[in-house]
Amino acid sequence: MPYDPSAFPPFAVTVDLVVLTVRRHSLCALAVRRGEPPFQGRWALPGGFVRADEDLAQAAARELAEETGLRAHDPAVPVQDNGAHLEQLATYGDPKRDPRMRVVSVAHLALAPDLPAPRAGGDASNVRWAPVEELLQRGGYGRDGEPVAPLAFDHAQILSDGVERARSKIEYSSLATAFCPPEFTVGELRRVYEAVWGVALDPRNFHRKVTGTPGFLVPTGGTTTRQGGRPAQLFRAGGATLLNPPMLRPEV
Amino acid sequence: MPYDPSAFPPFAVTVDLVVLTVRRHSLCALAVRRGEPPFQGRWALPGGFVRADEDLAQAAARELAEETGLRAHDPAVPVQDNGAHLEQLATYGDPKRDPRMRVVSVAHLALAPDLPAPRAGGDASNVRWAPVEELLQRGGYGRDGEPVAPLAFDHAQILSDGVERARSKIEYSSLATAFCPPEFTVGELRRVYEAVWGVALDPRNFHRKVTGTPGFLVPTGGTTTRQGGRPAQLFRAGGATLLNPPMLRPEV
DNA sequence: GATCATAGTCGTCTGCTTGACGATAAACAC
DNA sequence: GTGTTTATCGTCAAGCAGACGACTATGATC
Repeated sequence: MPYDPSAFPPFAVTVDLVVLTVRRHSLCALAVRRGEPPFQGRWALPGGFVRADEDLAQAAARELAEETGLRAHDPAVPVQDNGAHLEQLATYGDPKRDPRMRVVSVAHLALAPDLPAPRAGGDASNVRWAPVEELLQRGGYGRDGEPVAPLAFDHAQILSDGVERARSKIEYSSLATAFCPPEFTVGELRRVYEAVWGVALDPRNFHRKVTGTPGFLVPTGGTTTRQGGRPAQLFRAGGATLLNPPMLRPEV
Repeated sequence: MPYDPSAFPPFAVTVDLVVLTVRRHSLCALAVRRGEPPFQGRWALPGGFVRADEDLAQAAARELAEETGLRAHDPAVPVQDNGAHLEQLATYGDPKRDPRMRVVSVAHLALAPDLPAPRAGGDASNVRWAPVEELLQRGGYGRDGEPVAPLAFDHAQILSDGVERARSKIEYSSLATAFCPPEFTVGELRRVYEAVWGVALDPRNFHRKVTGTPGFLVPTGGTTTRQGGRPAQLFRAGGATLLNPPMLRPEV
């Protein structure tokens, strides 16, 4: 049965990615510089068109691999290898969000451990990790006094939503381990929470909480001193994906 | 600057609605019977194409009004009149989810107080409130022994995701009041939680929790005996939208 | 009108979790 | 060795939740 394409308005569908990582104690997002209009020269979130035969999650995983070389996780598999966590975030479809045409963007959120450096489509100066608060202070000035143009399109909103999702989700899930290498210490995991939430946590209470939650962390037997100080036990993420009771985010 | 439409594959974009309410102590969803292929005669979620000049939230609100007569809430306004809560749920874009063509559906979740009866496009026999567990037991048998066909398309998945969202969101937000009339008693609110979660809650502990959370409920001064028994105080939803600490869902 | 059933509301007690913080341990730098 | 850093264990008080007793105010029933 043929279907009349004129019966519905045609849309372009894209995926945009909020790729977050923790670098040098601050929450950073992947940004790419746009090479063509609209918003030429402005920073934007990575993304691209969904292909005709492709699922949304596949399209997001493909874009993620193209931009970072990261494999996306099968959501059914616990987070423990170098693949990134990838989940759908929300969909943005304001008729005017792209001046060229009607574009609906299905934003995805990816969490990755600290990566050497983005190896974009080749040109390294057009891809970077930037602290999210820098990307979100639209039209302000960077730490070097250089004016910072707001992100292209509605990407500041998308980034903001992605950051908020990450902040709330590490409260009640083991998702913070997606920011860590396969083996990590309790202190490293605590610094992830501190960077994502932008607060300081008590090391002793944090240690009690994460080691006391069954299935959250499993010791690997090894230790490391890569953070300095007394050697710390190494852990892997355990099978538990839900944290009950949740980790409490301190009041501001 | 003109854009070459052949550079990207065209998609149809729809909104589908998971409209939930609580009727006779059970969680029910709005279902419509499909009048044309594909899946002709099968039950489905209400929905339709997004128009060319319409935002996604506008499209969802329009569909909701067409199916139920409910006005959607401005999300900035606290839930207290007869408007329904409406929020984006997730987007479904499997290439084969609609056999006719490539359709991406942006599902929305609506929560409404118990309504008289759906006044669909006119034909009442093709719209109904059905208990969600009945809609979700795909290919099983209804309570009357009549075989129940699974929902059309991937709507069982969408409904399941919507129900799960509602179940988790009433834990930490005041969203359960969206299922209640403007004025309601503590017992009525408790029965909402019990229906949505499918558990029994202790009336005394529930009463202590909701009346002890500042800003959650505000007494109107009136009382009612519409549930029988001793007269109960009437409340309206207070300004607080977040419940901290959350309402704890009992272990199974 | 007494009794019963129903639902609402207030308290009490116990155990668990948290936040604050003292104390000790094991590495490295000098 | 001394100081610094980070990790880890312990203690204590406050807060909150689950279990549950007790009392109240209606309508229904005899």
